[in-house]
Amino acid sequence: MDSRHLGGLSNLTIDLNTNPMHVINPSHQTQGDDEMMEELNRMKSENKKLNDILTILTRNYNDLMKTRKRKAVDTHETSAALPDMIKSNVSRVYVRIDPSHDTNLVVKDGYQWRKYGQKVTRDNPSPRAYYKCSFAPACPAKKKVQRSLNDPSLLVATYEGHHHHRPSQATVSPATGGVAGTTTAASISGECSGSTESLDFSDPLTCRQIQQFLVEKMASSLTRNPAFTAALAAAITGRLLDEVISEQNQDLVSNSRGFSA
DNA sequence: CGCTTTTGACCTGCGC
DNA sequence: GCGCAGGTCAAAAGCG
Repeated sequence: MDSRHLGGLSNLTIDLNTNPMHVINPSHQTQGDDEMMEELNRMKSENKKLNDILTILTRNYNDLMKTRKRKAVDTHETSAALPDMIKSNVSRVYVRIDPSHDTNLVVKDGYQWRKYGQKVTRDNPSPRAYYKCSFAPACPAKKKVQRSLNDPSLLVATYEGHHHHRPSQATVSPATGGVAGTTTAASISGECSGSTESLDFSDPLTCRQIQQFLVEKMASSLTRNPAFTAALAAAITGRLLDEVISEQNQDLVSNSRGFSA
């Protein structure tokens, strides 16, 4: 369970890992069908509210980013990359490596890559390697690999574009005999999660996990931004006011019916 | 021989 | 328009 408090709104917690649609309280499992349906409907309603809030979050975040002077530069590994990740087919994965053994910037993800450039960037002394997919001639997929500035044992792989072919080889898990000295996709994980999973962007489940990761990163970076906290407060306040006004209107309607009856 | 890697040069986009 | 920084190109070298 990963719950986050957003900025100064200490009483607002969005549970980023739990989808109300998918979780049934075990204590309710023996209830009758009617109660189960009622519970399900309540969860659907909560899920819709969360989606509305996230929609407002994304819109406000994009508005804020538009006001920044310079284009997203990787001065911070999470906040600057997010707008690109939202608006295009860009995703980022973090790969834990052993810095004493892994000196090359190689991330084995099941695809065949050809290195076409390497560059030392201003904000990170470790070189950034540029790869193109060499398995299919016209495949637009690219990736950039660079060591994390904060944690040298972490490789940051940025994927751009989609493969229009299947992986060239099966993903090998370390537990099932991964090659020593290479980094397999099985060790790829979200920055803070301890889970391990293979990387297959065509898999809807993986896409959902990536979306969840993006939401976590967005929330994490946004909570450090006072301007966005204010915007979020305004959005939520507006949302709550809408609900209050809606309820009041319904009360008024029912009351007026009571008077007219 | 064909493929990959290396690396300096060049191109491009953005802020000033 | 200029300078800066990131991204890409392409020739040379390495490797199996």
